Amino acid sequence: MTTAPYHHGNLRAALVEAAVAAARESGPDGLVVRHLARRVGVSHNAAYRHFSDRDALVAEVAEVGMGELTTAMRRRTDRVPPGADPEGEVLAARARLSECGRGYVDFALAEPGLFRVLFAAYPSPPSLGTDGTKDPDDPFVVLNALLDDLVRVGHLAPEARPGAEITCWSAVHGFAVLHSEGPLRELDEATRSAALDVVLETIDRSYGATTGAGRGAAGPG
Amino acid sequence: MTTAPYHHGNLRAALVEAAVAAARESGPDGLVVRHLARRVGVSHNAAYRHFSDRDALVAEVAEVGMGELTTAMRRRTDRVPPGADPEGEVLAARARLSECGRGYVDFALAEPGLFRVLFAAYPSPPSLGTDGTKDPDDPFVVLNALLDDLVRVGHLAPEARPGAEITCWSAVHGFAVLHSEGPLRELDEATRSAALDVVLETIDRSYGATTGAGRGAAGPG
DNA sequence: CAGTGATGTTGACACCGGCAACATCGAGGA
DNA sequence: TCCTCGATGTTGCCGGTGTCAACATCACTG
Repeated sequence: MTTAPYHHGNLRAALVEAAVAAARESGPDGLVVRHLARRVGVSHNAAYRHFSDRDALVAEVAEVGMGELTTAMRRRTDRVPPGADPEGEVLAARARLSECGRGYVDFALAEPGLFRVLFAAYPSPPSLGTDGTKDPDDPFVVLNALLDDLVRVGHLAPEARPGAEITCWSAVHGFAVLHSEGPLRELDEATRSAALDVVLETIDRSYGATTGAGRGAAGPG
Repeated sequence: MTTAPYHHGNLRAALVEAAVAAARESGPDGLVVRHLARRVGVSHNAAYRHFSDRDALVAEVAEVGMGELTTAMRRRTDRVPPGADPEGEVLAARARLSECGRGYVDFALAEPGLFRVLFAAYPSPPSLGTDGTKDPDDPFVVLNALLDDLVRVGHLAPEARPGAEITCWSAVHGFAVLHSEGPLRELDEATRSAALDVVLETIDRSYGATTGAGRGAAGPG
């Protein structure tokens, strides 16, 4: 029985791991520095040798969560096979956008704690346009690429492209927030799934109709 | 100069008022029982004669916020004049839905603190269908009424009605969250306003196309 | 082998939510 | 009129938390 060495040897990583686990279990409120320290077998305050602040630790967890969210989205979109003919490409691009949204919501429901931490420390997306260095771990980048594709295959009118990323993100994010820990948290699985279908179909249908039709009532009054 | 009396006389109301003010300034984190007590000129712990818990006080603030949110929405929708002919009624109903969303977002941006407190303690909406006792202070009730109207005037197909309330709420709530204190918080006013237009137009356009058209890619894969 | 910087520990402080015991005061019955 | 009693407010305290400061340990480097 070797007595525990004075130095941990890998404290920073161990703390992050414990923090991620705690975030999964209890969200931001579960990220208690002293608890994590004890969980890792180290005295309180040791964490401050590796993180200036509790916030710094939270940010680290958020980054891990961001990666997982992006992965969840990509896993979904990558499963859509490419279309054979032009019409198939359109269907594929539309399906990819929907799957992307489903991945987002699935993650939020499967990992509500991480999801909350994530958005407590989400940085301003660097590129709201299409340029700038694209962080491949940023969900926003993934979404933008899918929407560009939707224009390329001719489903979404180029005039309707600006702002589409915010529309999609808003719809899916709102759905996720309302259902994961918000006022709709008690809906049963079937109802929730059907509601998400409606959200995604609503967007898809709208983008299929971007030929200068619906205008008039939506402008500022 | 009369010395302050031992009993406050109206402590509960004063505390709620101070709490609402604090929530406006700093959100949920600003709701510190001891600060509120001092602010009202009373010692800490006096609050516990009127609220069992800090959470009880937060819930009270949330209720005030809920009322203000509903008011903000109604103020907007009420400004849309009724349509003269059937076609005008359609335009009016569509405009009312958009104005409702704008009111929601405006409130979230004007009162980010209250907005956050509100959704930290938002109860599960009692009636997800159309029946049940309708709390006139519940924004969800307002939204449902507008959507029913949209069906009545023939803009939204009855088959597309189920789930529409969740779609609209999701889109607008997500937009509000992302912009009020989320990753899009730094967007300038003009960009933000244009983006909201896009969101509302996207929904309006989709509802105008609910004639059995767009289907195929959005179903579960 | 001394020493030095990185890492971990101990102890303290301020702050917060909440409990318990005590103080004050107004209203209503003797 | 007086006196009790319940509602309201106060003081003091406890446990938990983030964070700072001073000290301890250890691995490496000259």
